[in-house]
Amino acid sequence: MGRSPAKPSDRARAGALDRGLLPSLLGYVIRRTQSAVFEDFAATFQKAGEALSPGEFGLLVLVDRNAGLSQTTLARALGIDRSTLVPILDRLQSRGLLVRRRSPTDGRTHALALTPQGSKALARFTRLVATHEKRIASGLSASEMQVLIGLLDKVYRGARSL
Amino acid sequence: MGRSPAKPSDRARAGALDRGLLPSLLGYVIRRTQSAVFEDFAATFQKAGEALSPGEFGLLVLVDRNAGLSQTTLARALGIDRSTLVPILDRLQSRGLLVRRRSPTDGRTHALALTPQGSKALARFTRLVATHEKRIASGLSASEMQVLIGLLDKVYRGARSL
DNA sequence: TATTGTTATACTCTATAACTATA
DNA sequence: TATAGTTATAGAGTATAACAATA
Repeated sequence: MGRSPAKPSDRARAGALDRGLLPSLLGYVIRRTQSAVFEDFAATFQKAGEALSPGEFGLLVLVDRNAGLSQTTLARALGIDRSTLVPILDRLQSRGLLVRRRSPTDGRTHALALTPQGSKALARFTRLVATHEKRIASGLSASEMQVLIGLLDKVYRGARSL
Repeated sequence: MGRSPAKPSDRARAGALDRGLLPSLLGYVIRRTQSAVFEDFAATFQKAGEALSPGEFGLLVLVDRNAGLSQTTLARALGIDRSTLVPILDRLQSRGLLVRRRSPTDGRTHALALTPQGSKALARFTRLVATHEKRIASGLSASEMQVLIGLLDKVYRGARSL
């Protein structure tokens, strides 16, 4: 006799479960890839002795490129509620990376800005992100990378317009 | 005079913030797309009067295709800790979608299986997922869709092997 | 001893509702 | 009255550590 097909219990033991239709679903494949990319992001920063999430990096870039923006504006750009943003800013502020300044023209709003220390940290973070990006894209040619980003953007715009 | 370039404060008001390098980063584009896809998934189910997360759908497919598997095996396949799985199963079990049976051969493990009601629900869920998938892929040709999934899979495998 | 499922605990991300200061 | 930021609160998702039952 040749090798017999694995029984379900054997497959379960080996971790090679039947995933059915999942690998053909775009939503599933995106989610799984996103998760792996996230893990490499975290590993890259941890190895460098830095602690930052992808969301925090995006936030810092936004504040850097749009200095003086308000919390509500930033929350909208990030796609989160303004109350959700509060503890996130608290943390980054307590790390000395950004400041909330009272706006002189509108006493209700905070003008957000990076501190000098925050700017320097962001430069370091940006180099780490470049390393991370190079690694996750290492299996792709430059043109494949462009195609991938273009197709993802199409899906993004499509899903947004519903 | 022609139209003057928008000042930072105007851009902030209009929500058209400068995102700097972010749109060229694969990690950022994946995350943003994943978020939009997630929202359409939720909206699709809500409109149909069903409540299910993408993760719960994946779990149900795994249990359906690998009936009798244990919680630890399932947790590994989902990439989460076995303790994380407990409240998720509690919820699905309290909804009558699956059962934990004591294994006759190993008193420590639970043999997981869908209930008849769970099987019927999964068939409904699968149709909703098909609708959702068709919609998020509506801007893509069939071949673009295949290319996209293939490239994402390359990134997934690449990021995993680090 | 080792493994399985569970509990206790904690942290992050997310939201809604209500409060305050300001406009 | 409307808006900005904050707080209180709640739920989901994640983890680690420790425990009882079983192997």
